[in-house]
Amino acid sequence: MALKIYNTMTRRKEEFTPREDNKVGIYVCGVTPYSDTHLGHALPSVLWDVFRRFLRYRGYDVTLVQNFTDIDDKIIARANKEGVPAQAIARRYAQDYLESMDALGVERADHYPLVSEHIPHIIDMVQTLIDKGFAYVEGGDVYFSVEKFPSYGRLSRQRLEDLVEGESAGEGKRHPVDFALWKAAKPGEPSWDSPWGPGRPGWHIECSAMSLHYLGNCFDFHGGGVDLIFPHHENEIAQSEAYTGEEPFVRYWLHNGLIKIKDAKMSKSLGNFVTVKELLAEHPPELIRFFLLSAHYRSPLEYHEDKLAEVRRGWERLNSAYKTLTAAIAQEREADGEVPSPMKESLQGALKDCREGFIGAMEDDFNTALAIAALFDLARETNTFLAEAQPPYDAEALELLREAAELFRVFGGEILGIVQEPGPAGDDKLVQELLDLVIELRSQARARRDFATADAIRDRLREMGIALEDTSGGVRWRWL
RNA sequence: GGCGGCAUAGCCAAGUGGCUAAGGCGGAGGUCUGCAAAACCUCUAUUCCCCAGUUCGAAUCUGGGUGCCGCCUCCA
Repeated sequence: MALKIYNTMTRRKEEFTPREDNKVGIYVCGVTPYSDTHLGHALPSVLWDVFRRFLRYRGYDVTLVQNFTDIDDKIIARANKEGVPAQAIARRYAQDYLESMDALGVERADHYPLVSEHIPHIIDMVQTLIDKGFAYVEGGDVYFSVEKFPSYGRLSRQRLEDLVEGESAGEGKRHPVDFALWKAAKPGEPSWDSPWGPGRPGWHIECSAMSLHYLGNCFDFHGGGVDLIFPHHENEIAQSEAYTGEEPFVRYWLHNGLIKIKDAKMSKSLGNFVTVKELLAEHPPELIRFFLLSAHYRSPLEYHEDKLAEVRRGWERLNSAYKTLTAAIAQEREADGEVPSPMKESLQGALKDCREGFIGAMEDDFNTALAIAALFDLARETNTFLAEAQPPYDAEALELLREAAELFRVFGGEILGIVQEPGPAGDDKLVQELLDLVIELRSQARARRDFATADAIRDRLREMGIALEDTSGGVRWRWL
């Protein structure tokens, strides 16, 4: 099997081959830190967290870079409003972003470059573009000349002539679509010295400078929301390829769909966003990830207030299947029973289906929705097995159950991050033995029809975060 | 106006030429059970926005229409 990726550049699924050996370089457009981190920011971060974990699982050596655009009009505006330095705003919200992502279980990227720390690289790049004739100086501004780059518009499939209409014919721009690489400083703005006078980088140049710096020419993946295709990524391509003289700047372009609220894009400017921290106050991170991964990454994802409550049941079923399974394994110590072969064969088949289904789904353009379905299928099988097979199990059955638990742990936990690890002391011998004792005493109470005592024990355990279930196969406990 | 995308059950959502149109939620019935909880089983789209066409065969390809979304200004 091979990994297939839908490339925005070609609008087709393509087989993935890394630029170099088994190394994979990924650049994901990060946030402009000027206000609270919302769910729309979380989406690409969670997606790439999952993609990266899956690639690593498949043996790739992954380098992930995600920038902070810490120099920007909105940051400056906010800083002026609050009367603090722009850098303080950027730092505060970058911190908020990282905290939010940590809480969502997003593994840290390898690099989080800041524009403000790469000014020399940017100046270098702009100068080279001028020297090569792709850019020109106008006053203290520097513009990229789109007419000098014949394939401009390839990513977004737009012709230069069609773009002209929407563009503000500009102050000193030779062509309306030309975009700023460097902006002359205005009073009260942070600025840096440059060969063209004091100023700051234009919007798109930072991603080119930093991605090339950390990942080199022609790196593997570039990600971001579909709203970045034009002009941001289009401009990145133009300036990067003009600068390096090599193409492609990026080998596979991936764009995720946007989160919508009532059919409109969730965004700061529309004010219709939920912050990640608000969500985390009410929902476990695994559930939030489950929601974000429940549709294919390229589809738009509708959010509303009850959304997480709606998906919660399914998510709980998946998790409780895993908890029930690990508890059953932990409670099974002798392995001297006998389980009918058909049951074991059926479970074995389910393991194979899950493994192939999950990997196949992920390799088909990171189809997380389908991958999750493979876990649901496994959950049904393990639940059935545990409901029907009478303990004690035999060694072979126990081994199959362990394999199933491993699939939940690796696929659901390590890769997707939607399955929680069972309670704090799942393997603790003392907990195990104490529970055995409590369950035994409760069973005696039930046997003499002292249900008040039996129910009291069950209630107290529940308060402690342990659920007891009286099944036909005996009493089982699991962490809540 | 230009460009790109989407439309599958009550809801969410896979599927992009051919086995019974995945999976989840919700709903109905059932099994288990002292109760509870959990779980399992059965049912819940003769049909994929509409109309033409290509094909032995289409949700899937082509053309047209309708509706919605995104981008063209900052945006994940």
